[in-house]
Amino acid sequence: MDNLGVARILREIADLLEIKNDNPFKIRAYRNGADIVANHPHAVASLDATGLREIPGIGKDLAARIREIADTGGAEFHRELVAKFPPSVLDLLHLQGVGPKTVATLYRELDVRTLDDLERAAADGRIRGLRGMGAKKEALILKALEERKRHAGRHLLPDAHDAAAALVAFLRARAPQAEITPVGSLRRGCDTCGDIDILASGADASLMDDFVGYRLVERVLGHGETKSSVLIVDSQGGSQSGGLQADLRLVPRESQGAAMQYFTGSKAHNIILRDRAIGLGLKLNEYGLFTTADNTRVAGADEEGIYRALGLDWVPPELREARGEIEAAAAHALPRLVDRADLRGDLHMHSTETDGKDDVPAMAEAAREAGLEYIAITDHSKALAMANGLDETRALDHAARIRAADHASSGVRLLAGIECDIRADGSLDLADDCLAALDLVVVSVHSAFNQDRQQMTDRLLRALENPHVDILGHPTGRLILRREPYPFDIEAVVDAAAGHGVALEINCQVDRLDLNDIHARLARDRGAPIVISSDAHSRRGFGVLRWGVLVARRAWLTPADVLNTRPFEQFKAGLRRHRTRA
DNA sequence: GCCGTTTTCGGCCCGACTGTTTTCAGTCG
Repeated sequence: MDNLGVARILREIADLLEIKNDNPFKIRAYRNGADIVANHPHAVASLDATGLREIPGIGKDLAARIREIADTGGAEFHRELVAKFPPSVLDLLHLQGVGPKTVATLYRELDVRTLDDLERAAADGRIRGLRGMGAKKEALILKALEERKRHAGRHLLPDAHDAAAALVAFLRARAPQAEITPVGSLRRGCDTCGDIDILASGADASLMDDFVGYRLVERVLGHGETKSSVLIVDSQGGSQSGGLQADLRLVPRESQGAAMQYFTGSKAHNIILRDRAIGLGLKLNEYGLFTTADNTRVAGADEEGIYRALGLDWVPPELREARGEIEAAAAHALPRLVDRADLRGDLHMHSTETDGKDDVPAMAEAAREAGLEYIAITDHSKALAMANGLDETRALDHAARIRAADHASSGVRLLAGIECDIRADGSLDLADDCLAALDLVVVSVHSAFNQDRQQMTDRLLRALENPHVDILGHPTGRLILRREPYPFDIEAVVDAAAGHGVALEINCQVDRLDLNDIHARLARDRGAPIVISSDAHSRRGFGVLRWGVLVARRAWLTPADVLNTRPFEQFKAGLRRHRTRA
């Protein structure tokens, strides 16, 4: 069993213990253990009990539990818990506003075991009769169920990406001579994917049998000569929905480019492209580009050839959304999109001083390995008590240590920053003189999400007025597939940011990607500076930068649009605090 | 359940918000 499989069982134990109302610290130990296992660089199954116990956070019991899972594929303790509560109740836990206590009550009083049970109970008005719950709670649950339905079957891009990468690697091993590549929304870099589309060309028809026989296939939905669909198990633990659909298409080698183009989409992009083809006396489909007159093949082996034959530059997949890319390709005016390799800095991350897992030197070292030249350590401010947020005294002490580490460090330059909370009224969580004494200030909303649109807009505008603010972190507060952005006037905030020279962040956390592509493009168009930051909470946290870069690419951003592509001194000069007012 | 001892027991991030209470429980971050 791989680490994710072990972690999944440990996490389920933690969830079930929570519903059982067990010792909260025991729950935390299991949850922490699950995180440790999931992020461990080596397969924990290959370690013996002694080796496991050397990992901080893994003690006698967890080591034994992990060995048991690795050896037998399960754990007796886990089975005992599942006997008390059916595993389907864990789905209820993922609903917004439904926690372990509510799940336990619903199960005990109303025998609610599944989401369907819950929906019936809520619709029948049976929930409001329970002790501690009322009509509002019932409405809240119905709303959460409705939201979940809207998101059902969709997956975070990185989850789909990982599943696709494993599947593609498997297929390539089976058909080394073939060209096998992910297409669809995955290739376009959309922040969520409904399914995984994979294209193979130059492969033997037997590849289809290999595909449906893949070890993670849960169910075969269709199995043909050129197209098959399967449901694969979600190795991430199925946070939103059970399985992930994967489609494999097989095309002849000479159609590779046409099929790549066709199956990458988007639908809207393809429609414009086919329309353009018609105008040129051509016909475009997944097999190639042909003349209408006598069906002569004009292009199809590669994508570039198709775009060229249509009088267009090749369009990067991230831009294929019918947002002006075809006009730009015709005018040879497509932007040179920002690349991961363009990033020189990262301006948002946490250390052990608050809720990070690694200390400042470890983060600096990891940043260097990730190819970065400078970073800002931006731990939380005191409002985030649960993260052990910093007050003014601790923030300044921490800053002094960061600066000392900067002088001692080899290569990576360190900025002493803060991620300061924006309070409900738009004031900041730390005093101005403290903020002024730091090198960089990110401000973010972490509380009071349900203010109305006007309140939230005023709150953000007031925060941006503070002259010590350099960056607005995860500006819309969305959690992909879980929480909508808080309501506010984004245009007013973007314009204010542009006016004050405050940079807007593309936060790279996989469930944030906030700003999104549309808003990042808006920000650039209105003249607001943009940064791409990891919000890393451990030394392994820099890998997510690639997802933020994808968002930036989908937003048409060039390196010049992104502040942290600049060399260190030039970057600093671009920060609001070092700008000279025009 | 883990950890670190002042070693085998006690501490482990806690405040804001909401909806249900009538002084608080549950959820979230």
